[in-house]
Amino acid sequence: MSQVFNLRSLRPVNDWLARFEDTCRSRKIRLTAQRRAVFEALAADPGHPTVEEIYLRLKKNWPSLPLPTVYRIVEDLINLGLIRRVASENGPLRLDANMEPHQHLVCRVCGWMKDWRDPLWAQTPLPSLLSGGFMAEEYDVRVSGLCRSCADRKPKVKKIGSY
Amino acid sequence: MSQVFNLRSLRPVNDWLARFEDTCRSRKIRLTAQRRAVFEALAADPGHPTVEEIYLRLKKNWPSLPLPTVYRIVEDLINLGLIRRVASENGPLRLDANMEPHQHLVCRVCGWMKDWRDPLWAQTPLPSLLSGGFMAEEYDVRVSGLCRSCADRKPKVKKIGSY
DNA sequence: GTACCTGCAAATGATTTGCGTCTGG
DNA sequence: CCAGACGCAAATCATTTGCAGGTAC
Repeated sequence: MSQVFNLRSLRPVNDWLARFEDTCRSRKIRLTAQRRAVFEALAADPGHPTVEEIYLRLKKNWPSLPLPTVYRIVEDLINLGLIRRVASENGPLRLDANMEPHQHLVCRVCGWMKDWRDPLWAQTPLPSLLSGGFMAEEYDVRVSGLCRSCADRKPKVKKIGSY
Repeated sequence: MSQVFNLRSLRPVNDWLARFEDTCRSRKIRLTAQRRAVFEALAADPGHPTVEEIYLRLKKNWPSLPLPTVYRIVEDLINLGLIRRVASENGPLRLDANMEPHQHLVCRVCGWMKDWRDPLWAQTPLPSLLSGGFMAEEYDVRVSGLCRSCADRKPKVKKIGSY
Protein backbone atom coordinates (compact mmCIF):
# COMPACT_ATOMS: atom_id res chain seq x y z
CA MET A 1 0.00 0.00 0.00
CA SER A 2 2.99 2.30 -0.08
CA GLN A 3 1.85 4.13 -3.15
CA VAL A 4 4.30 6.80 -4.27
CA PHE A 5 2.71 9.83 -5.78
CA ASN A 6 4.45 12.59 -7.62
CA LEU A 7 3.55 15.53 -5.45
CA ARG A 8 3.16 18.02 -8.22
CA SER A 9 0.53 16.08 -10.09
CA LEU A 10 -0.54 13.21 -7.87
CA ARG A 11 0.58 10.77 -10.51
CA PRO A 12 0.52 7.12 -9.47
CA VAL A 13 4.05 6.68 -10.76
CA ASN A 14 4.49 3.28 -9.12
CA ASP A 15 1.42 1.90 -10.88
CA TRP A 16 2.78 3.14 -14.15
CA LEU A 17 6.19 1.60 -13.55
CA ALA A 18 4.55 -1.72 -12.75
CA ARG A 19 2.54 -1.47 -15.94
CA PHE A 20 5.71 -0.67 -17.86
CA GLU A 21 7.42 -3.79 -16.51
CA ASP A 22 4.40 -5.99 -17.07
CA THR A 23 4.09 -4.77 -20.62
CA CYS A 24 7.74 -5.42 -21.35
CA ARG A 25 7.49 -8.94 -19.99
CA SER A 26 4.27 -9.82 -21.74
CA ARG A 27 5.41 -8.37 -25.06
CA LYS A 28 8.86 -9.99 -24.69
CA ILE A 29 10.62 -6.64 -24.82
CA ARG A 30 13.90 -6.48 -22.96
CA LEU A 31 13.81 -4.54 -19.75
CA THR A 32 16.98 -2.48 -20.08
CA ALA A 33 18.26 0.24 -17.78
CA GLN A 34 17.90 2.74 -20.62
CA ARG A 35 14.25 1.93 -21.17
CA ARG A 36 13.45 2.08 -17.50
CA ALA A 37 15.21 5.43 -17.13
CA VAL A 38 13.38 7.00 -20.06
CA PHE A 39 10.02 5.72 -18.90
CA GLU A 40 10.64 6.84 -15.31
CA ALA A 41 11.64 10.31 -16.44
CA LEU A 42 8.45 10.59 -18.48
CA ALA A 43 6.24 9.20 -15.75
CA ALA A 44 7.64 11.64 -13.22
CA ASP A 45 7.15 14.66 -15.47
CA PRO A 46 3.67 16.15 -15.85
CA GLY A 47 5.01 18.85 -18.16
CA HIS A 48 4.82 17.13 -21.58
CA PRO A 49 8.55 17.23 -22.25
CA THR A 50 10.26 16.94 -25.61
CA VAL A 51 12.60 14.06 -26.40
CA GLU A 52 15.54 16.38 -25.99
CA GLU A 53 14.36 17.56 -22.57
CA ILE A 54 14.20 13.96 -21.36
CA TYR A 55 17.62 13.35 -22.85
CA LEU A 56 19.17 16.36 -21.10
CA ARG A 57 17.61 15.41 -17.78
CA LEU A 58 18.91 11.86 -17.93
CA LYS A 59 22.30 12.99 -19.19
CA LYS A 60 23.05 14.61 -15.83
CA ASN A 61 23.30 11.24 -14.11
CA TRP A 62 24.18 9.27 -17.22
CA PRO A 63 26.48 11.36 -19.41
CA SER A 64 27.09 8.60 -21.96
CA LEU A 65 23.43 8.09 -22.86
CA PRO A 66 23.01 9.08 -26.53
CA LEU A 67 20.12 11.05 -27.94
CA PRO A 68 19.27 8.53 -30.73
CA THR A 69 18.75 5.88 -28.07
CA VAL A 70 16.25 8.11 -26.32
CA TYR A 71 14.46 8.62 -29.63
CA ARG A 72 14.31 4.87 -30.25
CA ILE A 73 13.01 4.14 -26.79
CA VAL A 74 10.38 6.86 -27.02
CA GLU A 75 9.20 5.35 -30.29
CA ASP A 76 8.97 1.93 -28.65
CA LEU A 77 7.06 3.24 -25.63
CA ILE A 78 4.55 4.90 -27.95
CA ASN A 79 4.06 1.69 -29.94
CA LEU A 80 3.65 -0.24 -26.71
CA GLY A 81 0.88 2.14 -25.65
CA LEU A 82 2.79 3.24 -22.55
CA ILE A 83 3.09 6.90 -23.49
CA ARG A 84 1.60 9.09 -26.22
CA ARG A 85 2.40 12.04 -28.40
CA VAL A 86 0.74 15.33 -27.57
CA ALA A 87 -0.85 17.15 -30.49
CA SER A 88 0.48 20.64 -31.08
CA GLU A 89 0.64 23.18 -33.85
CA ASN A 90 4.40 23.39 -34.16
CA GLY A 91 7.71 22.70 -32.52
CA PRO A 92 9.30 19.40 -31.60
CA LEU A 93 7.36 16.33 -30.51
CA ARG A 94 5.97 16.47 -26.97
CA LEU A 95 5.24 13.42 -24.85
CA ASP A 96 2.68 12.44 -22.25
CA ALA A 97 2.89 9.44 -19.92
CA ASN A 98 -0.63 10.02 -18.64
CA MET A 99 -2.80 7.57 -20.61
CA GLU A 100 -6.00 8.43 -18.74
CA PRO A 101 -8.48 10.39 -20.86
CA HIS A 102 -7.80 14.07 -20.28
CA GLN A 103 -7.67 17.42 -22.01
CA HIS A 104 -4.93 20.02 -22.32
CA LEU A 105 -4.77 23.70 -21.60
CA VAL A 106 -2.33 25.34 -24.01
CA CYS A 107 -1.06 28.90 -23.92
CA ARG A 108 -1.12 30.27 -27.46
CA VAL A 109 1.73 32.66 -26.71
CA CYS A 110 4.39 30.70 -24.84
CA GLY A 111 3.27 27.12 -25.46
CA TRP A 112 2.88 26.37 -21.74
CA MET A 113 0.72 23.27 -21.34
CA LYS A 114 -1.18 21.64 -18.50
CA ASP A 115 -3.33 18.56 -18.10
CA TRP A 116 -6.94 19.26 -17.37
CA ARG A 117 -9.87 17.02 -16.68
CA ASP A 118 -13.40 18.10 -17.36
CA PRO A 119 -16.29 15.70 -16.69
CA LEU A 120 -18.02 17.25 -19.69
CA TRP A 121 -15.74 15.44 -22.10
CA ALA A 122 -15.90 12.17 -20.25
CA GLN A 123 -19.67 12.24 -20.71
CA THR A 124 -19.81 13.50 -24.27
CA PRO A 125 -20.62 10.50 -26.46
CA LEU A 126 -18.47 9.94 -29.52
CA PRO A 127 -20.35 10.06 -32.78
CA SER A 128 -20.01 6.41 -33.79
CA LEU A 129 -19.97 6.68 -37.56
CA LEU A 130 -19.39 10.01 -39.18
CA SER A 131 -19.36 11.26 -42.74
CA GLY A 132 -17.72 9.02 -45.30
CA GLY A 133 -17.41 5.96 -43.09
CA PHE A 134 -15.01 7.53 -40.60
CA MET A 135 -14.94 5.51 -37.39
CA ALA A 136 -14.43 7.81 -34.40
CA GLU A 137 -12.48 6.42 -31.46
CA GLU A 138 -11.69 9.30 -29.17
CA TYR A 139 -11.68 13.03 -28.67
CA ASP A 140 -8.52 15.01 -28.43
CA VAL A 141 -9.44 18.34 -26.87
CA ARG A 142 -7.08 21.29 -26.41
CA VAL A 143 -8.27 24.47 -24.79
CA SER A 144 -6.23 27.28 -26.23
CA GLY A 145 -5.83 30.58 -24.43
CA LEU A 146 -3.47 32.60 -22.26
CA CYS A 147 -1.57 31.35 -19.25
CA ARG A 148 -1.38 33.68 -16.28
CA SER A 149 2.05 35.11 -17.00
CA CYS A 150 1.29 35.77 -20.66
CA ALA A 151 -2.06 37.31 -19.74
CA ASP A 152 -0.35 39.62 -17.22
CA ARG A 153 2.18 40.78 -19.78
CA LYS A 154 1.09 43.51 -22.15
CA PRO A 155 -0.29 42.03 -25.36
CA LYS A 156 2.35 42.25 -28.08
CA VAL A 157 1.49 42.91 -31.70
CA LYS A 158 3.07 40.36 -34.00
CA LYS A 159 5.46 41.94 -36.41
CA ILE A 160 4.91 41.19 -40.09
CA GLY A 161 7.19 42.12 -42.91
CA SER A 162 10.72 43.47 -42.34
CA TYR A 163 12.90 40.40 -42.30
CA MET B 1 -23.01 38.16 -56.91
CA SER B 2 -20.86 35.76 -58.87
CA GLN B 3 -19.58 34.00 -55.80
CA VAL B 4 -17.05 31.33 -56.69
CA PHE B 5 -17.18 28.28 -54.48
CA ASN B 6 -14.69 25.50 -54.40
CA LEU B 7 -16.87 22.59 -55.39
CA ARG B 8 -15.24 20.04 -53.14
CA SER B 9 -15.84 21.95 -49.95
CA LEU B 10 -18.12 24.86 -50.79
CA ARG B 11 -15.46 27.28 -49.63
CA PRO B 12 -16.22 30.93 -50.27
CA VAL B 13 -12.82 31.38 -51.84
CA ASN B 14 -13.66 34.80 -53.26
CA ASP B 15 -14.59 36.12 -49.83
CA TRP B 16 -11.32 34.87 -48.48
CA LEU B 17 -9.33 36.45 -51.28
CA ALA B 18 -11.06 39.75 -50.65
CA ARG B 19 -10.22 39.45 -46.97
CA PHE B 20 -6.63 38.67 -47.87
CA GLU B 21 -6.36 41.81 -49.98
CA ASP B 22 -8.09 43.99 -47.40
CA THR B 23 -5.80 42.71 -44.69
CA CYS B 24 -2.70 43.38 -46.76
CA ARG B 25 -3.82 46.91 -47.49
CA SER B 26 -4.86 47.75 -43.95
CA ARG B 27 -1.71 46.25 -42.44
CA LYS B 28 0.47 47.88 -45.12
CA ILE B 29 1.82 44.56 -46.33
CA ARG B 30 2.82 44.49 -49.95
CA LEU B 31 0.46 42.59 -52.19
CA THR B 32 2.93 40.56 -54.24
CA ALA B 33 2.20 37.87 -56.81
CA GLN B 34 3.95 35.32 -54.58
CA ARG B 35 1.75 36.10 -51.60
CA ARG B 36 -1.41 35.98 -53.63
CA ALA B 37 -0.42 32.66 -55.18
CA VAL B 38 0.34 31.04 -51.84
CA PHE B 39 -2.85 32.31 -50.26
CA GLU B 40 -4.95 31.23 -53.26
CA ALA B 41 -3.45 27.76 -53.22
CA LEU B 42 -4.26 27.42 -49.52
CA ALA B 43 -7.76 28.83 -49.88
CA ALA B 44 -8.55 26.42 -52.69
CA ASP B 45 -7.31 23.36 -50.80
CA PRO B 46 -9.51 21.86 -48.10
CA GLY B 47 -6.96 19.13 -47.44
CA HIS B 48 -4.67 20.80 -44.86
CA PRO B 49 -1.56 20.74 -47.03
CA THR B 50 2.02 21.00 -45.83
CA VAL B 51 4.23 23.91 -46.88
CA GLU B 52 6.03 21.61 -49.28
CA GLU B 53 2.79 20.47 -50.89
CA ILE B 54 1.83 24.07 -51.58
CA TYR B 55 5.30 24.70 -52.94
CA LEU B 56 5.16 21.71 -55.31
CA ARG B 57 1.72 22.68 -56.55
CA LEU B 58 2.77 26.25 -57.31
CA LYS B 59 6.04 25.14 -58.84
CA LYS B 60 4.20 23.56 -61.78
CA ASN B 61 3.19 26.95 -63.13
CA TRP B 62 6.01 28.90 -61.53
CA PRO B 63 9.18 26.81 -61.61
CA SER B 64 11.41 29.54 -60.19
CA LEU B 65 9.44 30.01 -56.95
CA PRO B 66 11.73 28.97 -54.08
CA LEU B 67 10.67 26.96 -51.05
CA PRO B 68 12.05 29.43 -48.47
CA THR B 69 9.82 32.11 -49.94
CA VAL B 70 6.79 29.89 -49.45
CA TYR B 71 7.86 29.33 -45.84
CA ARG B 72 8.21 33.06 -45.23
CA ILE B 73 4.85 33.82 -46.77
CA VAL B 74 3.13 31.07 -44.79
CA GLU B 75 4.60 32.54 -41.61
CA ASP B 76 3.29 35.97 -42.56
CA LEU B 77 -0.19 34.68 -43.37
CA ILE B 78 -0.34 32.96 -39.99
CA ASN B 79 0.71 36.14 -38.17
CA LEU B 80 -1.85 38.12 -40.15
CA GLY B 81 -4.56 35.71 -39.00
CA LEU B 82 -5.40 34.68 -42.55
CA ILE B 83 -4.53 31.00 -42.15
CA ARG B 84 -3.68 28.78 -39.20
CA ARG B 85 -1.59 25.81 -38.24
CA VAL B 86 -3.38 22.52 -37.70
CA ALA B 87 -2.48 20.69 -34.51
CA SER B 88 -1.11 17.22 -35.04
CA GLU B 89 0.97 14.67 -33.19
CA ASN B 90 3.85 14.45 -35.64
CA GLY B 91 5.03 15.15 -39.15
CA PRO B 92 5.53 18.46 -40.91
CA LEU B 93 3.41 21.54 -40.29
CA ARG B 94 -0.07 21.42 -41.83
CA LEU B 95 -2.08 24.49 -42.79
CA ASP B 96 -5.72 25.48 -42.81
CA ALA B 97 -7.20 28.50 -44.57
CA ASN B 98 -10.60 27.91 -43.01
CA MET B 99 -10.75 30.31 -40.06
CA GLU B 100 -14.34 29.44 -39.14
CA PRO B 101 -14.64 27.43 -35.94
CA HIS B 102 -14.56 23.75 -36.86
CA GLN B 103 -13.25 20.40 -35.76
CA HIS B 104 -11.08 17.83 -37.48
CA LEU B 105 -11.47 14.15 -38.10
CA VAL B 106 -8.02 12.52 -38.11
CA CYS B 107 -7.16 8.95 -39.06
CA ARG B 108 -4.71 7.62 -36.51
CA VAL B 109 -3.19 5.22 -39.04
CA CYS B 110 -2.63 7.18 -42.25
CA GLY B 111 -3.01 10.77 -41.03
CA TRP B 112 -5.91 11.50 -43.38
CA MET B 113 -7.74 14.59 -42.17
CA LYS B 114 -11.10 16.22 -42.81
CA ASP B 115 -12.92 19.28 -41.59
CA TRP B 116 -16.01 18.57 -39.58
CA ARG B 117 -18.57 20.80 -37.97
CA ASP B 118 -20.63 19.70 -35.02
CA PRO B 119 -23.19 22.07 -33.48
CA LEU B 120 -22.31 20.55 -30.11
CA TRP B 121 -19.10 22.55 -29.85
CA ALA B 122 -20.58 25.73 -31.16
CA GLN B 123 -22.89 25.58 -28.14
CA THR B 124 -20.44 24.34 -25.55
CA PRO B 125 -19.47 27.31 -23.39
CA LEU B 126 -15.78 27.85 -22.71
CA PRO B 127 -14.83 27.72 -19.08
CA SER B 128 -13.90 31.37 -18.60
CA LEU B 129 -11.23 31.09 -15.93
CA LEU B 130 -9.65 27.75 -15.20
CA SER B 131 -7.11 26.52 -12.71
CA GLY B 132 -4.15 28.76 -12.07
CA GLY B 133 -5.51 31.80 -13.82
CA PHE B 134 -5.54 30.29 -17.29
CA MET B 135 -7.77 32.29 -19.59
CA ALA B 136 -9.50 30.00 -22.08
CA GLU B 137 -10.19 31.40 -25.53
CA GLU B 138 -11.24 28.51 -27.74
CA TYR B 139 -11.54 24.77 -28.10
CA ASP B 140 -9.45 22.85 -30.55
CA VAL B 141 -11.12 19.49 -31.02
CA ARG B 142 -9.74 16.58 -33.03
CA VAL B 143 -11.71 13.38 -33.36
CA SER B 144 -9.23 10.58 -33.78
CA GLY B 145 -10.18 7.26 -35.33
CA LEU B 146 -10.00 5.24 -38.53
CA CYS B 147 -10.78 6.47 -42.00
CA ARG B 148 -12.74 4.13 -44.24
CA SER B 149 -9.79 2.72 -46.14
CA CYS B 150 -7.74 2.05 -43.01
CA ALA B 151 -10.77 0.51 -41.29
CA ASP B 152 -11.33 -1.82 -44.27
CA ARG B 153 -7.74 -2.95 -44.21
CA LYS B 154 -6.81 -5.70 -41.77
CA PRO B 155 -5.57 -4.26 -38.48
CA LYS B 156 -1.79 -4.49 -38.33
CA VAL B 157 0.10 -5.17 -35.15
CA LYS B 158 2.81 -2.59 -34.54
CA LYS B 159 6.22 -4.15 -34.48
CA ILE B 160 8.41 -3.39 -31.45
CA GLY B 161 12.02 -4.33 -31.04
CA SER B 162 14.17 -5.72 -33.87
CA TYR B 163 15.58 -2.65 -35.55
C1' DG C 1 24.43 -18.34 -26.80
C1' DT C 2 21.88 -15.37 -29.51
C1' DA C 3 18.45 -12.22 -30.89
C1' DC C 4 17.54 -7.89 -29.38
C1' DC C 5 19.48 -3.35 -28.06
C1' DT C 6 22.63 0.15 -27.61
C1' DG C 7 26.25 3.53 -29.05
C1' DC C 8 28.35 6.10 -32.41
C1' DA C 9 28.56 8.44 -36.73
C1' DA C 10 26.50 9.94 -40.51
C1' DA C 11 22.20 10.79 -43.32
C1' DT C 12 17.81 12.75 -44.02
C1' DG C 13 13.97 15.93 -43.57
C1' DA C 14 11.96 20.27 -42.09
C1' DT C 15 12.57 24.91 -41.38
C1' DT C 16 15.26 29.21 -40.85
C1' DT C 17 18.69 32.74 -41.80
C1' DG C 18 22.02 35.99 -44.15
C1' DC C 19 22.66 38.78 -47.65
C1' DG C 20 22.59 40.96 -52.15
C1' DT C 21 19.08 42.31 -55.63
C1' DC C 22 14.68 43.74 -57.07
C1' DT C 23 10.10 46.08 -57.00
C1' DG C 24 5.32 47.67 -55.30
C1' DG C 25 3.31 51.68 -53.60
C1' DC D 1 12.72 56.39 -54.73
C1' DC D 2 13.57 52.95 -51.09
C1' DA D 3 11.73 50.05 -47.32
C1' DG D 4 9.99 45.83 -47.67
C1' DA D 5 10.13 41.36 -50.39
C1' DC D 6 12.27 38.04 -53.01
C1' DG D 7 15.86 34.52 -54.57
C1' DC D 8 19.67 31.83 -53.67
C1' DA D 9 22.88 29.41 -50.76
C1' DA D 10 24.06 27.83 -46.58
C1' DA D 11 22.99 27.01 -41.66
C1' DT D 12 20.33 25.09 -38.06
C1' DC D 13 17.20 22.06 -35.76
C1' DA D 14 14.63 17.62 -35.29
C1' DT D 15 14.63 13.03 -36.23
C1' DT D 16 16.15 8.68 -38.44
C1' DT D 17 19.24 5.08 -40.11
C1' DG D 18 23.29 1.70 -40.68
C1' DC D 19 26.28 -0.94 -38.64
C1' DA D 20 29.38 -3.08 -35.16
C1' DG D 21 29.82 -4.39 -30.60
C1' DG D 22 27.34 -5.38 -26.03
C1' DT D 23 23.91 -7.63 -22.85
C1' DA D 24 19.29 -9.38 -21.05
C1' DC D 25 17.08 -13.44 -20.83
